[in-house]
Amino acid sequence: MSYTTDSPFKSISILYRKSHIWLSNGCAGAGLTAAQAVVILILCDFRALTQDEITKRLSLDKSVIAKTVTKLEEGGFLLREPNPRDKRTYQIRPTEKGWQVYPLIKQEVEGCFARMTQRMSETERAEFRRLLALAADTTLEPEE
Amino acid sequence: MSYTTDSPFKSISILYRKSHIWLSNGCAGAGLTAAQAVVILILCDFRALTQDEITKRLSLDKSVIAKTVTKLEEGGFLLREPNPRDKRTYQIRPTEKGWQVYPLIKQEVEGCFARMTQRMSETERAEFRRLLALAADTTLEPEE
DNA sequence: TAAAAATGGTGGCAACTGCCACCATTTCAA
DNA sequence: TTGAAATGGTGGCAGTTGCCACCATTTTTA
Repeated sequence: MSYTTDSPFKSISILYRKSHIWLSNGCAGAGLTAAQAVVILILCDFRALTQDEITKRLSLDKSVIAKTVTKLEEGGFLLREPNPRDKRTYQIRPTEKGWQVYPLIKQEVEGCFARMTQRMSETERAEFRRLLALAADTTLEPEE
Repeated sequence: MSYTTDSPFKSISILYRKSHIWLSNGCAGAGLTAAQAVVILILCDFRALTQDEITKRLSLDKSVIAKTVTKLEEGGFLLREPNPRDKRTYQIRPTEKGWQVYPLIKQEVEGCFARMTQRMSETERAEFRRLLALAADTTLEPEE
């Protein structure tokens, strides 16, 4: 008997948890957890960001980013440079070691989507991507 | 500046986290966390299940379900009846208190989907639901 | 300009989850 | 039928996340 998913809430939970398991396994060899990998990814995409900018781009709580950034600095994947213009903030940049794992992470993240959509047509896959983005953006709207 | 979602991986993370925050807030008044609410939901849907059946229906690790069921039993939301046919298992049923929160949980879970799809047309919403289910089912396929 | 508010960041706590080792029981196979 | 494998469940540990209280700094405002 197959336990087919019946509710969107459950589907989203399953997709989230499975893709994080895949990313964890894919990045374990590089010494990175899934959450750390995502931060490296966004950091390499933008070259340099403050913690607050990372927080907004990933829409995670700022304390979560603080902890992840600390771990990544300890692991030598990024550097915090104090910002002379605003002493409250750091400029955060990937190190050489960070750049080295960037291609792997990009590939793993794209692989997750490919894997969960392998039974979709090209058209369905594009539509799924569009609707996911629309839903996520709607979620981020300020409350009224 | 709006930080629009660009990758499906990120979209799924955001949708998962936001919907769990919504469900947590919606169920806090009933003395339930989001994970507990989902177990009550599936239990009331099927009237009686073993832990293993809950595990399969939610595709969560069995130890996660064990912990949640323990908490729910302590909270008086469900009962474990030892199963005479197989002494390894319990039959788990909602109590009266469990049944009382069922309608609220159902409403909250449906509200999550309505909320994230509020900018979609009816057609898009149906298609999104279908594609989510397809992706989640694909994810659950045995590896080959 | 001084007080108040906003911003960026940190640390603690709790909830959720996955993985693993383990136990008891049941099922399967030699 | 007995030993091995599978099944259902538990407990510990670690990773991810959100919320809150708090601090330092910057910006706003009265």
